[in-house]
Amino acid sequence: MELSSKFDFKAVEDKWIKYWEDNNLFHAKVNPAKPSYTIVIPPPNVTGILHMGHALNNTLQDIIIRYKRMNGFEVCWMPGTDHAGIATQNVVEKQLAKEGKRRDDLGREAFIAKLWEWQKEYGGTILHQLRKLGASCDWPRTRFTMDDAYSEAVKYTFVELYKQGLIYQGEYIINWCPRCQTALSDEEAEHQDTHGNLYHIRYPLKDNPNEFLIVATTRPETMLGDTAVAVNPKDKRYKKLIGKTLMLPLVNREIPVVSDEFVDLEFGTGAVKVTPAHDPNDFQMGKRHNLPFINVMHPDGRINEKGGAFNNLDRFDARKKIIEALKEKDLLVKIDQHMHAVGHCYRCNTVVEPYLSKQWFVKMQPLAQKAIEVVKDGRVNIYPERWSKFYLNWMENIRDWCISRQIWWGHRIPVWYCAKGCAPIVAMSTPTKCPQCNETKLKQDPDVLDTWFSSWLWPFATFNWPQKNEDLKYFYPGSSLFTASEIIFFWVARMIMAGLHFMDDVPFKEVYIHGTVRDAKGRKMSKSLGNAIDPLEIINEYGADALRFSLIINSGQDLFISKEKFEIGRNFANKIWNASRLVLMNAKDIDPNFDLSTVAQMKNLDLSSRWIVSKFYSTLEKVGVSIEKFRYSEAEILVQDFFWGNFCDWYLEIIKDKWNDPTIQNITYKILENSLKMIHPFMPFVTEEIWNHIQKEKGALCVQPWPAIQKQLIDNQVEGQMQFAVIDTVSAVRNLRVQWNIKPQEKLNCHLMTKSPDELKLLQDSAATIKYLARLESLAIENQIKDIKNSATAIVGNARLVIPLSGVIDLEKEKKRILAEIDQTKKAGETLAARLNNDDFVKRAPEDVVAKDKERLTLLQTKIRELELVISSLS
RNA sequence: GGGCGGUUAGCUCAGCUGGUAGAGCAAUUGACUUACAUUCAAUAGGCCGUAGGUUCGAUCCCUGCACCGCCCACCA
Repeated sequence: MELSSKFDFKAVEDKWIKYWEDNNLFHAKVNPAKPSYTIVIPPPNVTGILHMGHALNNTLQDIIIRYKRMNGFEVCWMPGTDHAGIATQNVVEKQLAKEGKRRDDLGREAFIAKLWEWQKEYGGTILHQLRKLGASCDWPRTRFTMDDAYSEAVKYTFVELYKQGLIYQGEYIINWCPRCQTALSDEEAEHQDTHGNLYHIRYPLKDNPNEFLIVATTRPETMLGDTAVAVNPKDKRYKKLIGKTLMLPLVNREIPVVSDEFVDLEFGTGAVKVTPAHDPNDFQMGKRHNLPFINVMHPDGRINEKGGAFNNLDRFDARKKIIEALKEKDLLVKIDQHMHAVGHCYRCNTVVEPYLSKQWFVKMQPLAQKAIEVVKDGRVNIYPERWSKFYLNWMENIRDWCISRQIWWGHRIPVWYCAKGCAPIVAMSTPTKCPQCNETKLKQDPDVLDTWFSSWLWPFATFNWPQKNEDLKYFYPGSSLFTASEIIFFWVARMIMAGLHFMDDVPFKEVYIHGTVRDAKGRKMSKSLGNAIDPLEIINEYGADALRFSLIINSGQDLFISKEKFEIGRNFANKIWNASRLVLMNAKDIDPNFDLSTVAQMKNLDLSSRWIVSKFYSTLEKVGVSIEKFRYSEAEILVQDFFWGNFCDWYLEIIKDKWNDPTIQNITYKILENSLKMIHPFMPFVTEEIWNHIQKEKGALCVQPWPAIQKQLIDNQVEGQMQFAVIDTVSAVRNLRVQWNIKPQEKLNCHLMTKSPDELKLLQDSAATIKYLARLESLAIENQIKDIKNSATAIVGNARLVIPLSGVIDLEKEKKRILAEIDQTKKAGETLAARLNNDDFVKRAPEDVVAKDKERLTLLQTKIRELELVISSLS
């Protein structure tokens, strides 16, 4: 069957996506006869739209998934999506806003119904986009973090941890987003360097209103809630003031001066206003000194009634007004420019307010202990290795995790409060009465859980944990995990902790951290910058294979991507297609039982065929190693180098005149077949399509066995000979042709001088390999010598090609070139000789190094002699 | 402020056990060649950031410095 003249990726991609899925080729079942290989996808947000980061992340996973599938593993790649609390709620709130409504207008239930509606309609988008990429996920298993079973698992986790004393409720300063009106975890508050001011304010002494203590602050509006001023006990300037009382300006409240080690003598004035309800450090100090906690803000960031004259002002308006008021009273000393890191909401970029509120927390230290051990002892390996240091550093300084969120979309906290104020009831199902007082009026906690509180169960909750079942037993623990460095703490670390705590085993053995996709200028790709390249657009324009191949070949560390970079993949796919066309056109006598290993016994097989077989297997071996070591770009370079650089550019050209030989046909066909297997994990569509033309009866390529490595067929000597003989020969001849400006139509009459018949054979073989020259001048090598005096010599290894000169040669130019080459060669020889004359070197360097050097020196010397011969024949 | 990574051809990067450097793209030159112009061939281009050290020998190991980037962090 012949292939069409162009590879039309648009025509084949959807066909294979459908075929693979319809035939359930990616679905894994418990199979004790086979080892399992499991990866859980980092679940994208349901609101997500495929971006380059997803494309990279999922291609990496798909490569190893397809590779392992072909290598006889029962492969499960668990797909799914994450309900992404705040993000999803934002999307729907925006929709409502267009209708002029707010969520409160709908009420909780109606709003959540709207969210589900949205989820059902658009939630599958990103999974369909992943299919376009060729992702071979176990689609029937697709999970969503708010599926019923999954939600049960989340609830169970909460209840269990509560029972174990690892979940508690407490009043703490948390990161509060006044726009989203919810708590954020420490990781969700992103610190950005911001230009701010450091305001120096006078706080008068109660006893003597003309005496002041000057404090410095960046957030003057919080002074409304000040309950002390702190100085360092070692600070001589303020020693006498400790214990005195100040009058808080504008508010006229009495506040004490306390001493605290925390205060930095160098910073600002050395005196700190203490606002325990609005700053994490002040909160700690407040606790230490038993200060009152005065919350002066509404949840939306407006000043509340405690702020007196500033009641109802937005926090930033209040700041301005307060400064004005202070100026009026001459209490503002100065305003310094000040750069500092300010927390911003990772979702909406609003400045986060440290805010005192009652939240639920998970005690992390007890969970972290084991998770530190497993990375230290290698039960979990993180690649590249440096990330494990990063991980350990964070884990060793871990802080408790605030898991409650004041939003509606998510897993409702399974806690009920008795109207009579008994202890909270934590339960799997809605209680009917309070177990303490039998009160029936119970109210569920209005908050939901942090999204990550469900994601950290992903590696086992997706297999229906906490139910005990065969799937869970077979597929857990997983094999590897692929993700970006940004979510090591959000997700990876917490999965390891959850896995160890609930499953008593690590969730995966290897973690591969890949780089971030950036634009050509090194900026992160983002919608707001407008620099994002849409993977779907690339798929549409260049094909999914091109997208995959190009992304991965650029993926060492961070990737700098521009549109042209995808040409490399497109061109390679095209090359594979056309080479396959050529083979299919010519290889007609195919023996289905032909075995490549028989070439070892073939006595008369040409060098080039032995070479390509050897080259294939040595490449195959290296590709396997590279994939296993997560060196994907290296694997792709190997594959491309073999297929394009060796198979197409050399082998297919060499055998052009030998297609009538059935052995050659079979070898070529077999190499193509095996190459398709080898390339398939990287470029599934083009390879599957070609496979369908050549080996349809064996079934889909994606479930074919990976070719076995035939070590006995890897022959370094053959590879060396080929390189030496062929490549050198050809380039030498071509070189001369170009240098001498000989038209292709003119025949080159060459004479070959060799030392042995074997060598002659070798060179004749290789001479026939010269691509276009070969066809134009295939006779040249065998021709008789005519007149050596009017010939020039091409150096071919240690033989010489003597080529007659024609009238068009620029002798002077050629002479110059050769003289320069002699010069260069001599120089190289001298340095080498000097080294070999160095006694120290000879004594201390390893023997083989010395031997190699000697060999190289001899080669250089021969080369010089040969070049001089050319020169003499030129003159 | 702390930690980490980078600095190799004009550009993007390889170079995994130390032996005078590789690829792709771009450039220049040549080729319509019956699988492919998304092609083929050739050329040119590098004191491997800087200063020291270890070594017979350093792009590679050690130290300092410079520049770029990332992450973490409660100095108000």
